[in-house]
Amino acid sequence: MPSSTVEDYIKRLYHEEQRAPGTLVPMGRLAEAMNVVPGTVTTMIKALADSGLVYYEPRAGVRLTDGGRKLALHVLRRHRLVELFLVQTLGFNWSEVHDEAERLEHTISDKVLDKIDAFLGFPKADPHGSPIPCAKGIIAHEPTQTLTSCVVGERYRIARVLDNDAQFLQFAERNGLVPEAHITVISKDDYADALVVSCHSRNAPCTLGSSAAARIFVAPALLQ
Amino acid sequence: MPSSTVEDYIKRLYHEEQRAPGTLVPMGRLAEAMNVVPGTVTTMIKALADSGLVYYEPRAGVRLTDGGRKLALHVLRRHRLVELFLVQTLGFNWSEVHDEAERLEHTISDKVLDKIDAFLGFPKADPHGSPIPCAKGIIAHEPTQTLTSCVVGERYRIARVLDNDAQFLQFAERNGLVPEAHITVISKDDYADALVVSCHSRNAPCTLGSSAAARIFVAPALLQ
DNA sequence: AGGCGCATTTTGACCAGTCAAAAAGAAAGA
DNA sequence: TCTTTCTTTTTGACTGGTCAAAATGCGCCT
Repeated sequence: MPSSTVEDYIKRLYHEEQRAPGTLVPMGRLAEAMNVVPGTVTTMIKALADSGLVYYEPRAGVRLTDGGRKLALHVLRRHRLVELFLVQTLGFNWSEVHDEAERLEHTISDKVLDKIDAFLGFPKADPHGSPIPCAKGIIAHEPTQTLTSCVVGERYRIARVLDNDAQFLQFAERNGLVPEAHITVISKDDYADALVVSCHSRNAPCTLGSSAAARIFVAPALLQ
Repeated sequence: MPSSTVEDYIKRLYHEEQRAPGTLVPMGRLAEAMNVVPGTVTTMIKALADSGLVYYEPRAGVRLTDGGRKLALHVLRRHRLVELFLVQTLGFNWSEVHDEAERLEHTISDKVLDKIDAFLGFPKADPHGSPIPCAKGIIAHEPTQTLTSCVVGERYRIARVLDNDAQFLQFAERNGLVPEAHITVISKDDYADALVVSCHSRNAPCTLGSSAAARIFVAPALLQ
C-alpha cells in the first residue's frame, strides 16, 4: 500500500504533467507544488522511481510511468467522488470540499468508494466539472481551453472551474460562473490583463483578471 | 492536532479503562491492545503524559486525564457516527464497518462530522448498540451486564454487541442476537462453559461459549 | 532476608519524511 | 573558453513511531 505521502506526490505530479503534457516535470516545480524543499523531492522521487511509479532522469525531471498514472487516477477518483458526495449528500458548498477531500482521499477504501459511486448513481463529473475516472482508470478528456483564449462575442459553455481556491469558488458561484453555465466574453483588454464576461441567465456581466480567467475551462456551447 | 497514532492510544486506553474502572491500566495490557511491544508503550505514554492527556505512574500504570477522556470520546463519536453512516446510508453490513471506521475516524473533520450527525437525525447509538457521545463529550451510560451473568429464565433486551470481530457479528446476526432483540437464557452449564439462549421472535435457540456470551451486553427487558 | 520471576523501562537502532546548508552540474553570457 | 547563475543533488541532522534485547525494579515465596 502506498502511503498517503506517496499518493500525494503522485497526484501532484499528475497535475503538473497536465500543465505541460509530454515534458518532464522539473524537480523545483514539484517541490513548490508539494510545499517541500527541493532536496526532499529528489530523495522521494528516487524512492518512487525504485518502486516503479515514476521515470526519473537526473537533473532533467520526472514523469509518471503507466503504473504511476494508474495510481494517480485512482487517487483522483477518490478525491472527486468524495467531493461530489460531500456536496450532493451532505450539503456542503462547492468551495468547502476540496480540503476535506484532500484528507479523505487517502483513507477511503475501495469498498466504500464503490458504495459511494453507486449511491451517487455513477456520476461522470465532480461539483467543479472535473471528470471522475472510472474504476478501471479511464478518464474523460479534460477540456483545455480557458476563458483567456475565448473569442470575444462567441458563446461557450463552462466545463470546469479549478477547485483549489475556496475564495475564488465563492466568487465564481456568486457570479454564476459554474459548470454548464453558458457565457460570452464581451470584451478583452490585454493591457489591463482583464476581460469582461457575461453570464447567460444573469443580468450583470463581471470582470476577471487573467489569472482568474485561467481557472475557468470552457467547451463549445450547446446548440440554441 | 493529535496524530492518529495518539488518538489510537487514547481510544484504546479508554476501552481498557472501561474493562476495569477506577484502576490504572498496566502498560503490558495497553501494549497488547495496541499491538506493539511494551517498550514502545512506555515511550509513547511518557509523551502523552507530557502533553497532559494521561496520568502516568511509573511501574504502576496509566489513566486518562479529563483532557484525555475528552479526546477519547471525540474519537469514539467519530468512530460510531461513521459506523452508523456506513450501515444506514451506504448499505454496509454491521460486521464490515468496524475496520473502515477505524481508519476514517482519524480523518473526518468536525465539519463533516456535524453534517453526518444531522443527516442521520442525531442518532443515540451506533449499529452495534454502542452509545454515541454527543458533541460536548457526554456519553450515555454503557450497559455492563453481559449474557454470562443473566439469570436463567429471565427476559432481557440486548443492548449492545461488541463490534471488534466481524465473524462473530455475522454469527450474531444470523441468530437474531442484535440490539433491541429480547432474549431469555434457557440454560447455563458452568462446566461446559456454555449457555443456551432463546431469541424471542425466533424458533431455534442457540448455544454460546462464555467468551462469545461476554460480547453481548443486556439491559432490562421492555415491558411485554 | 534472600532470591526468583515477571512486568516495565532503558538503550541503541531503524524507517519514513523532512529541512538546512554545502556541493555539484548545466546552461548561458562575455 | 571562462565565469556567473540557477537548479539539482548530496550530506548530516531531526522527529515520530517503532522493535530487539539488555537492564531494572517490584512483589512474592521460601
